[in-house]
Amino acid sequence: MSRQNLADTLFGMLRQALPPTKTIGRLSLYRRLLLQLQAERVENIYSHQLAARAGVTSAQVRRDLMSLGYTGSPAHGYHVAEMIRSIGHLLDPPQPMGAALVGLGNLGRAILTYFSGRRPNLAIRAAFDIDPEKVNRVMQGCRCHPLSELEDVVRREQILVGIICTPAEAAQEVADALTRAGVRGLMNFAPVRLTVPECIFVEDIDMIMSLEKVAFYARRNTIRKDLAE
Amino acid sequence: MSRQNLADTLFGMLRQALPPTKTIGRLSLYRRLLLQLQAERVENIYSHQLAARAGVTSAQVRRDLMSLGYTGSPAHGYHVAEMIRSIGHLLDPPQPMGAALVGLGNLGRAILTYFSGRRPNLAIRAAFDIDPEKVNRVMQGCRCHPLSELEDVVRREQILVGIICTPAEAAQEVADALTRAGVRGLMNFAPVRLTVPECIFVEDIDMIMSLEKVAFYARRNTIRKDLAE
DNA sequence: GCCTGTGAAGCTATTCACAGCT
DNA sequence: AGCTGTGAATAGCTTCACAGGC
Repeated sequence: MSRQNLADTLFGMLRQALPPTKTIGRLSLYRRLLLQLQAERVENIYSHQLAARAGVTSAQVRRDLMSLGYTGSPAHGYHVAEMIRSIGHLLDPPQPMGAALVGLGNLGRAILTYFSGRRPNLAIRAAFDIDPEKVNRVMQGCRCHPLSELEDVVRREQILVGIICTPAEAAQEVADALTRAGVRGLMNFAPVRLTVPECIFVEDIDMIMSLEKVAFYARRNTIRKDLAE
Repeated sequence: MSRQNLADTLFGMLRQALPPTKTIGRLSLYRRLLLQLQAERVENIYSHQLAARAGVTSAQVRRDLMSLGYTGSPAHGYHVAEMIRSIGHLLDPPQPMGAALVGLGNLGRAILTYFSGRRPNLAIRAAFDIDPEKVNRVMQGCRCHPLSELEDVVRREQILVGIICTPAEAAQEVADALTRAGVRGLMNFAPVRLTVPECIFVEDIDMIMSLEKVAFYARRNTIRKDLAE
């Protein structure tokens, strides 16, 4: 085996250790569905049942579960509680993890309300805005700091995730500051592509793009379907 | 050629006529970038320049452009204004198209502000909420109706796109009503999978899932990158 | 029978690489 | 030289289909 092939193989093995982003997304979805099922006192579930609720195929569900190491039984399918635990084991941060929200317009406030207290070990710990009106107010148990303190606070609180809800013009600058302060992942709601170092994970949520997509396909009233991207 | 092969081929041709959803999304992105460039008085651009701004490869840009029928020249690349026109030709509805927004919480209001007056021929024409406080108020030039009037108004205004910003519990019911009223595409912000007829295009924007993804990869501080899903 | 786990096949999407143009 | 347009190759993701188990 050549040196290059060896390198490729090793790299492949490393990558295989981390499931692809699509799988991670679906696991998060499965867990939500399982939690509902649990509330309905369902104890066991088959792949095709979960698949139907998630809007995917049963093979997809089984494939996704492979990356958890958790296995079900042909007789009873999967045990709901165990599967939830298993997904949590992969997805949830072992120790509490903080996120910072930048931009407290309508969208920022919506996000804050949406997430507050929902995820264990993952909380929005600090918010930032330039508007002096908003600074120092506390919303959903989260204090709003002036933008100028961003780097200090993020560093001090060891925050790893940044959520950018600013207007497009400010987004890149904010991303730079967050990156300097040590953030490793960004959720970007501003309709711009951010330029960040390779090692930072960026999830763009581009609502303008999504709306144009929906409008386009609504017009053509096509057969296509989309599954949570 | 067997009957089955023929059928497959014809179906393939039909599908080829409509670009895949990912391409549609990127075209929307390219256009935004081109509009910025136009504002900067740039007249021509090469695929690799546009690609850099969009965060994709130049081959990707060229491939995407194939579905427009618009072609550039090796000498000067693409003409910005013409390309914008060409993308608009594909994406923009020829006649004005209406959207309906359901749920005027923080998120709904953010969406309303975000989109108002941005896209030509695509406007949010009606909003709905159950809260009597909000009903009959006008925001961003858009009147808020009581939820009970949803089907009537959507039908009367011939609205084709629905934007669901309700809590999870209400989402399916709202989707059903919108579907009955003739909507062909849905943008769904509620963290549930909707069950709708095949012919309705659904774009799920699942922020909980996205946040969990970002948190996951931030923790592993991986090399992965994501491009606008 | 109907389930899971998974190799293999099939698809889709992206990138390579080069002919052709200026 | 450096670009576009595109067939061919590759990579990535999903589904098929079946062995093995209850």
